[in-house]
Amino acid sequence: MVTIYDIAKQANVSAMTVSKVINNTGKISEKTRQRVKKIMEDLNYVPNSMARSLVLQETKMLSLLIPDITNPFFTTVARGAEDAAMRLGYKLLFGNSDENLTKEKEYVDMILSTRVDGVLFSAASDLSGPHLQTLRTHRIPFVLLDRAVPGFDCDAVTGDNREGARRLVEHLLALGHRRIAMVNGSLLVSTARERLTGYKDALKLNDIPPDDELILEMSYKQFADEEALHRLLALPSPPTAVFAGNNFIAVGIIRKLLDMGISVPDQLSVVCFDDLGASVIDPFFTVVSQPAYQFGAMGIQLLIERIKGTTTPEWKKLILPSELIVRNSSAPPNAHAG
Amino acid sequence: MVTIYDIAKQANVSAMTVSKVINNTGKISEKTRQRVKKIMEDLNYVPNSMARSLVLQETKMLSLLIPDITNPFFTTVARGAEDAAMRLGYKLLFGNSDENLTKEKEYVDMILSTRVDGVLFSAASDLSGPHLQTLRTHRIPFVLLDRAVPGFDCDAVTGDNREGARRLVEHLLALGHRRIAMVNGSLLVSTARERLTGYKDALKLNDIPPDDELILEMSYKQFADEEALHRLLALPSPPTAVFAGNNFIAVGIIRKLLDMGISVPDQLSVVCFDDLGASVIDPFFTVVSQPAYQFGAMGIQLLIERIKGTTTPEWKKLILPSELIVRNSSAPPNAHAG
DNA sequence: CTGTTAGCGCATTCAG
DNA sequence: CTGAATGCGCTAACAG
Repeated sequence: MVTIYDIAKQANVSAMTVSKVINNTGKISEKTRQRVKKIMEDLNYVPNSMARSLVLQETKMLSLLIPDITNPFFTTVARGAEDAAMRLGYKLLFGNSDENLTKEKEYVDMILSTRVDGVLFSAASDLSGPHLQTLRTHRIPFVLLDRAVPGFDCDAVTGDNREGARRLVEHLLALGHRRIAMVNGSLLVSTARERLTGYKDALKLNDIPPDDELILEMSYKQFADEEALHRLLALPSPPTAVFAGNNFIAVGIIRKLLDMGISVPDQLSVVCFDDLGASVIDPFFTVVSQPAYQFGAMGIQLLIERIKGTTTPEWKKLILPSELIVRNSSAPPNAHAG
Repeated sequence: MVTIYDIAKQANVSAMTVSKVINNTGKISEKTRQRVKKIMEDLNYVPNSMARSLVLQETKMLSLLIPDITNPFFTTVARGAEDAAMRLGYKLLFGNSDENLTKEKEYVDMILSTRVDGVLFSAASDLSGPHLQTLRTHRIPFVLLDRAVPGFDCDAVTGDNREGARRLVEHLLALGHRRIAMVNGSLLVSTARERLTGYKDALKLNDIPPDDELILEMSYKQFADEEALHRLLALPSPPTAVFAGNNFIAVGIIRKLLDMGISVPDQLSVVCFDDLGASVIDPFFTVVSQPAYQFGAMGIQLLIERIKGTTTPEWKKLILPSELIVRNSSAPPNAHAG
């Protein structure tokens, strides 16, 4: 392995001079600078960032922890984070917690020992609190992404879940729906709670009493519980529309409905939070779309500002607006059947 | 920052003893071991992996370089790689080259300075050769993933592109198609060339002369060239089926066809390589599906074997079989129209 | 069983 | 403008 000493020897200078050439610090005569640079190229020298980190006490690495790398929302977040990090001179260490607290803990341990400069953290759930506490104990700056964690005041980039959900449900109400079900992610996740609140807001604004039988708590990762769907549709007064807590839940529901021979939106409207990504043939779902790329990019920016201390001490709370996109999965109740 | 010296002082032992407790090396009395462990916990000690890497000359980090993180094929590869790496005690540094040589070079430089122990490399194109040469010069083990690079003999995990393409086209031929177009990725990518060869194999086996007018070279990233599609369909003897080089090309084509009011498979069959991932509502495409998760998992395994030297010196070439899945995007020509 | 010495590759003092 | 000394946190090799 080529070190600054190898170069120093060849160039008849001290290692220190080489270091200064590399970092453009101090004053070096143009002549020796060129000579050193030439030798660095000839020897294929590459600085050892480990050694550098050790003395500088910074790694120029950030960690991005997301709950589901297969979800296009988080994939796009990752793209945004990656681009921003690279642009600002940082490397990105990805972690995928799989919505799983144990896996998340393993990543937190890894983050600690890797001495990353900061973490962009999308929590598996409210129970991630101790993991955040660990980061804080070790003085590792972090920015929460997408999901808040109760009891933790810190920098955060989130969406306007409550507002978005309200708008989505009001869209259904405007179409004439009155029996609107919500199939949600785990209520241990802040976004799920906020979306539920938005759902109730919309109902209340229209003087419709919420009906607990219409509210299902499942998981953001998938929707597999066919039986629950059956029960929902077999109610004495069944829903005419379903608000899915996220994109994957919506896909799961639609698949089941197809199996059951129920057509959307003719017999049932289905809307959801978050778009489905680039591999969708025919954008079909009426959704509230969030600026996923911006989530990642702004998160990294905030994080780096915090690391460098180029921001005020108060925690920054960035709320990125979502957008209602009406497509073909929603229609007036009994549009065709009635 | 808590170091082994802090612990050593508190425990009235030398730093060396602490190090031995951490690594379970050497002989330490149970009593002092317990005492040291207790203090490590009390002080929230976490080993500094940078310092460790510096002396051990290994980072326990691997790099995964993929060309498109938004493509579900590579997302699934990433999942497989991540799981395998974590299981075997390695961290994974992701990089997304975006099918872009410049970005790829930046990542290679980063990889070099980070001193990762190895790289799982899915090349942007044949022109990635110099980047591989750089890795080799610096003695960083790598395994090629999905895409071969001409002139480079090395470990590799790839698919059976030629066979898969042949089977896919033979499926169309069996349905009665004779005019089959191929819309491919860049021929600078090995998989695109192999798939083209497989396409020609199938035609030849059925005594159909290939027609250059039916073969389009585009990009794996998307299919946006509406005009090319128009020209294709406006040929004196237009195709009755299209073989798309990958999933994204297929999606792009279908979207355009929808816009043009052409229905699939009634008026035109469309098949492709690689599945579309978890966010697809109604699995529609007839595809050749590759075991993406296995690509990542096997790639990491091979890489680690190479790093540890627990494999024979010859380069390992792993070819993972693909599977033809017939769904609803392919049908006999003029199934409904005729 | 435990401690001492030395060095991984680099950058920050502070002298010349 | 350039260099010598020192230490970042850790471990391999050896000495007690």
